[in-house]
Amino acid sequence: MVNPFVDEIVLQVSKATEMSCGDVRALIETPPKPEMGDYALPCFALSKIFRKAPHLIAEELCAQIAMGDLIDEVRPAGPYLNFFVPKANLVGETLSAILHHGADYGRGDQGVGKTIVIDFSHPNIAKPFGIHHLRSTVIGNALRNIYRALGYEVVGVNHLGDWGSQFAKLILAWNYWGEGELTADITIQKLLELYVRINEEIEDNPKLEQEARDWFRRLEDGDEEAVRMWQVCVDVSFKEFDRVYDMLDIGFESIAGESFYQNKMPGTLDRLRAKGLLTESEGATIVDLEKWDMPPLIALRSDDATLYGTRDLAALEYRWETYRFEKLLYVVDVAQSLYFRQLFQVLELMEYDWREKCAHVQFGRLRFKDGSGASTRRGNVVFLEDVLNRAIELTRKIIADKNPDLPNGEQIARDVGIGAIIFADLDSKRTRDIVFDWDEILNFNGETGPYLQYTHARYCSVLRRYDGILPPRDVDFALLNEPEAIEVVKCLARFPGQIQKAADEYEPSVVTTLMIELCTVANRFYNAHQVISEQADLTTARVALVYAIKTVLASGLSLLGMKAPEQM
RNA sequence: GCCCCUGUAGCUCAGAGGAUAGAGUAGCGGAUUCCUAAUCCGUUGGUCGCAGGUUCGAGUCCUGCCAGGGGCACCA
Repeated sequence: MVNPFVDEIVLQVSKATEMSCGDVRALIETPPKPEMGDYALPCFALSKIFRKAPHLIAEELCAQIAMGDLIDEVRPAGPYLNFFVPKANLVGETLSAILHHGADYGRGDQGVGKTIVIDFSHPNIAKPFGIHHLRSTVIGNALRNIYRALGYEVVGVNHLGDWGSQFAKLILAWNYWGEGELTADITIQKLLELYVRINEEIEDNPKLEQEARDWFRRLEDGDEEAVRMWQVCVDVSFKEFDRVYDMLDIGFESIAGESFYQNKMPGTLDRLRAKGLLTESEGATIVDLEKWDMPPLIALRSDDATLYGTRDLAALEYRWETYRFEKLLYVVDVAQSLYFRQLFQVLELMEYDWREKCAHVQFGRLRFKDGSGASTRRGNVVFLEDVLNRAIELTRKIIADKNPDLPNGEQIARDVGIGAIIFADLDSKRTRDIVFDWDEILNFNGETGPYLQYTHARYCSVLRRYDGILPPRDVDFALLNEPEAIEVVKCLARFPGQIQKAADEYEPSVVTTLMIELCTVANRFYNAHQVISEQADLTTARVALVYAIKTVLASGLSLLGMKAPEQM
């Protein structure tokens, strides 16, 4: 989306300085305070070209700028040249665009005809859906929504951890301690207990490690008993995962776990061999990466069983053949960054020119307040479902307290409680580690998910009182001339650009941050001015602003994967 | 030992190489005859981890160091 005001400034400055429009545009910035101006041109860089002090350039340039519909004042301020745009035009341009496009405001079409594959969530079968799986799930989902808003076809892939030696360990554990046949009525908690116990046992008795490996070998060879027990684990896990995905309202275009690639690995191994990349080392079959200062990628264990790297390579090839993606994003925590460098290096060695389209979108790890990390192996895990339920429970109490007659209160408690959890995760930049703290995640005041939803609901309430939630007509935008209203409009105008930035940086928090800013200025406006009043024209104009705020908030919330209840 | 991520207010975090480093939270003090107080306003609170360097200008870029987290061959 273009900004006509900046275009005009760029054009005029470019003419006066004989610099290219692109160069000028790169210099334009926003002053730190609104009273300084709407846009600014710092003249430091120009002082080199003209061999003159910046403040002199600002003054001289000032005299050459022509006023018009898009610029109504220019003021030199030391080394800066500050531009003021006619507020009525700024307000009119922005609000009519939002009123006209509605939910499509901020969307783009740059991605039309292009596909982006996002690999996210990927919980492990036979383990509970822990709080540590939340990050990949909500970041991946938000990125999917953001890319979709830009016109891309997005394929969300759930690459479930449904193959590997953890099943062998479970089978082993069941054979030691289980009673009778393993059947689908076993709970995920029970499976977790078995998994923790067998891991402890293996630490004390390394001989069991070999037994577990033998079981995995049997599983890969299609051993009937092993496959049957594996299937039970898968079924039990799916029940668990579906419940959590339902709560989060997140689905996938493709659920293809590691087991899906079982029959595709031989082809991958053939191609690796054909390229001369496979070598033997310590009994295992590896791709040597010493030249790049990395440990080798192990393609086959010394007992010829496969590893996750083999499955990921098969998945990469399959995804390229299937989707011809513009980008393939792996939303996986930072601990695996070396692994992804290895994986992508192997793609390069295989001379796949689409290697550059693959990226590891890494995020920081979740830690607990006492300093411990989440470790499923040791049973140190907080269940995501418990976190969601506690947030919902708290929301129920708040609703009972503040708004006991709220229709559909139970659904809203879920929307708000779960939204709070999603927001807490998307709030800070993804590369930071997150410290999990019950007090903090259940605090709904200040910069939180409920704050966004509350603001949205509050404005819906205003609109309902006016004339239903509809865009008003025949608006005189010039009446919106208070500084609080202008600040809101400026914030609304930034929405399209921030969606783009979020996509470019794989960073949903760009959207989160803008939403918070929008609520801050919107609530400030709300507090300072009565929307519905005796003055009909002014009311219509303010309702238009409220409608625009509500529209952009709803869009932003939906990008983040949060619900936007109209009452709460 | 090597590599990656992170160090900004008591705590949680924003900060397009630019103007006096900002929010929330916690503390203190205020605002509801009015559309939702899950809100708003005021106030207290800073050697931007440390030291160099590049630049007219560094929280932002580069180098080194320190601290926290993570990773470094048959787990995923």
